[in-house]
Amino acid sequence: MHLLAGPEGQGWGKDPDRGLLLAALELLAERGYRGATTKEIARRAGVNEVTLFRRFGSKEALLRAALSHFIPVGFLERLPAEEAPLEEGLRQLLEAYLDLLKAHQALLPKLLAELLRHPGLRGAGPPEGILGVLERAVGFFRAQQRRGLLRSDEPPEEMALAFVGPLMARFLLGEALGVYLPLDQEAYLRGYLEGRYGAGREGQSGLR
Amino acid sequence: MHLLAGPEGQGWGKDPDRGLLLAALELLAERGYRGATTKEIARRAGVNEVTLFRRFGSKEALLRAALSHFIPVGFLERLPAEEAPLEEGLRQLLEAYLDLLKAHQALLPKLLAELLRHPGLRGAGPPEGILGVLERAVGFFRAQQRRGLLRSDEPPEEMALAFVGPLMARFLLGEALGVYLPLDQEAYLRGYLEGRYGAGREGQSGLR
DNA sequence: TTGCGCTGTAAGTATGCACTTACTTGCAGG
DNA sequence: CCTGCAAGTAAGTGCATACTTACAGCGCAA
Repeated sequence: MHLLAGPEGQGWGKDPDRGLLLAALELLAERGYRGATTKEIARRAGVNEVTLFRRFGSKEALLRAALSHFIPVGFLERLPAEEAPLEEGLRQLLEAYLDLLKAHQALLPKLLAELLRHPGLRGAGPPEGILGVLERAVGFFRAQQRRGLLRSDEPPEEMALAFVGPLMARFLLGEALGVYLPLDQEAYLRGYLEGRYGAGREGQSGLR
Repeated sequence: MHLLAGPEGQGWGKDPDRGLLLAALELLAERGYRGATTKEIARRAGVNEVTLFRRFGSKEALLRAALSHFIPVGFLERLPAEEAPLEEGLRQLLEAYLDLLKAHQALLPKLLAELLRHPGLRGAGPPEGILGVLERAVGFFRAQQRRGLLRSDEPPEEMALAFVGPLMARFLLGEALGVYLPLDQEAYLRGYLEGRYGAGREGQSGLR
């Protein structure tokens, strides 16, 4: 998986720009806002430091631009199609998410941290980044609802949050506190669909 | 709600220490690791900068100590008792969590960001901080399982994550991306307990 | 060839910061 | 009063870093 949409799509083409954006993203992820020095970004992009300032004006502007174009390329394609059968779709979603975490284990927590720290970083840019991915996921749940496979008395965003939320919480627990919980994927799917009421209900499961 | 356990409990009593820890925590939250300068921390604590170094050795050590003692005082008491009836307990948990977010709206995302950014900050210290709170919450779910009110084929940590996870995801969505989703508390509880299978099941709900 | 736009090179500026050193002051206990 | 420890004061060191300035080279179009 790469990190930037493109390579020539979005109109911010040109070579040195792209190299700088990519290098900025990598370094931001590796070392944080402070640690991503302009000198090092330029070096990694194979470009002179002065060029960085000439093209983006400031470090802040460069990083903002980089974040607004960030998207794990290839992730979108792994999301389930809206017409996918419910359980198969959920499994795909779960696996895509876990693979994403594995592939960008180092980057994601740092990127998240920077987003939390510098609210200014999130503006500016097409919503085709992370928000686009979220939209796609929500679309899947909406379609499943329309087909009557999921309860219809909750907004699809809620359905999506209920599925992804515990995974994100796990992620945070690990990255922020160093506490790692094992994950049983089948049990996770079962728990999501069947709820938490009552004693163990083996055999009643719609899953295998 | 305050920020540090104490005031004289844990053995790290003394006045200047406590003032420094508190100031460090506040500034860390307000301005991040980099922005929390030793000079400013000392000033806010009403103490000379040199004293900071004499007592903690380095900025890093001070911040680590501060984080390890951090706990939103008063939050613990709001968590449901293990014997609380299931739905009432869940409601308490939900409200305590929402109140916590409201009370520390500015601090929490910054603290989280710093934890993600500086993994070194999390070590060292008694688990009476945030982890203690988590333990308490998990204890509630475990007790409910033992009483047969929750399914028993999932570890209680899983039950807790399934409840808190979507809330945390909401929180992140808001803080990191600026996307805020409304929350219907009753629907949330229902969704948690009953799962997502099937069309709308009004009337079947165990909740009013 | 001339001129223009873009990039590179070299050097430098200004600033902020963690951390240190050397000395003084205040206070508590014997 | 004397001693000793903890805190304050003042000044400074060394370093990293964002950003600037001045100048030179290169390719391309008219």
